[in-house]
Amino acid sequence: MTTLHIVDDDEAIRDALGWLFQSRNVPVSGWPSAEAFLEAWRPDTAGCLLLDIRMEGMSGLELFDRLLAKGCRMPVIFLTGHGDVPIAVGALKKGARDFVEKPFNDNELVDRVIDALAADAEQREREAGQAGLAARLGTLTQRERQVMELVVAGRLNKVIADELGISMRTVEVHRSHVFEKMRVKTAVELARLLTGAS
Amino acid sequence: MTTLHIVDDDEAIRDALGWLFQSRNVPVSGWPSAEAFLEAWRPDTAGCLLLDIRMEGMSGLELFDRLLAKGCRMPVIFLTGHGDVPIAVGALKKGARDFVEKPFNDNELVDRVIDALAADAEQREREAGQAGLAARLGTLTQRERQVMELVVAGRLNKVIADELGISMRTVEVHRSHVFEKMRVKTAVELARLLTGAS
DNA sequence: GCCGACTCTGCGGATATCCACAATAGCCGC
DNA sequence: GCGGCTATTGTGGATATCCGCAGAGTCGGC
Repeated sequence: MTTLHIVDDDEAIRDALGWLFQSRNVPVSGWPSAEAFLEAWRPDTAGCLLLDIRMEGMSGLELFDRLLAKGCRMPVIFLTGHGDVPIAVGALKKGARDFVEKPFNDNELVDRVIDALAADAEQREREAGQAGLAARLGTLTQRERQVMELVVAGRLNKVIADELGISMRTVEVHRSHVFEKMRVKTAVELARLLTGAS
Repeated sequence: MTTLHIVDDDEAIRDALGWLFQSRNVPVSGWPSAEAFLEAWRPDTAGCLLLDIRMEGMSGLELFDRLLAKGCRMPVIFLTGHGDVPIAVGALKKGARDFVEKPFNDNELVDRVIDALAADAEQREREAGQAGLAARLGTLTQRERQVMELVVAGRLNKVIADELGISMRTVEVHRSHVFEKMRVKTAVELARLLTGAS
């Protein structure tokens, strides 16, 4: 299981949460400030975030914004003692996964964190697939990409040849290169790859 | 533009909101209770919902639940004077579009309602397309559907013939019937239709 | 200047797909 | 029982796709 990152400037709370989660076999890493986590964050940082709102220095909300700007898509659960409806609504509408007020129910929080960790793992798996796809797309030449787009659009080779002003034979060559590079055997498989089908 | 449905048991508020929205050219219909709206709701009821939480009889939250259970996908904006973080969080996580506390900013609320109405219109358009697709799928026979699935999976006719234990010729016949009924000319177009591509 | 890529093209043959014509058979409703 | 729908299969020919073999022109790097 991947890690739960706890960001809270109160060491006592970090420790208490650390205890709680470790006792449930959830790996934890603690951060004393938003700045510290923001600094350490990398695009491949996995897991989920448990974020206190009110902290010395950068607030949890601002950290969330900065992470979003950096392209972070990790699930974020806010934890706060002084909840406020507009803040909660704003956070959720920006994509936070949850917003929990202290005092919280231990079991409930653990469940939500576990769900979030699972969601993150699932999403990373999907993205890994997409990355492989993107890498293969990157090996295509311009012409191959053009031909591929027309193939996926359902055009026949002769039509593609017409539209690109080249011979059918050339289209066939590019087409077969595309199939080879994308590791598919038929146009339908290619279309499914690109339109993101199961 | 489609209608904003206001559900609030306080006639004064309904009137005030009605005034506000009508002055911005947003068509409004008012409902004095959750029960009244639930009764009148039909799957083709369009627009968006502005829902008071605390009301005599059924609460706004319960109305939301009942509507969800009935398959209602209209955008819902909650309006409440006595906000509460867990309630707001719960409503948003169930799919409410927004959760606004009184007193609210008129312009902001109008903007959010207009956005919601636009989102509803867009979604209905998408669903209309899906409905046409579903209707065409419904005209297919069992065999045709089986063949279609294998075609969309990228199998060649000979392989399909093998898997279904029938002759290639028969597969070709079913295949062309599928193309005709689904109004496409190639397997790729069919795949794009079913996997929901642009 | 040579080598490697990308692009382009032609020929010919093996496969696959598309289609019209033609026919058999079971099932269901009128 | 007849007509219509579904499913099945065949023949034969027009198109389309797949692929190996062969060659040629451009461009950029070593």
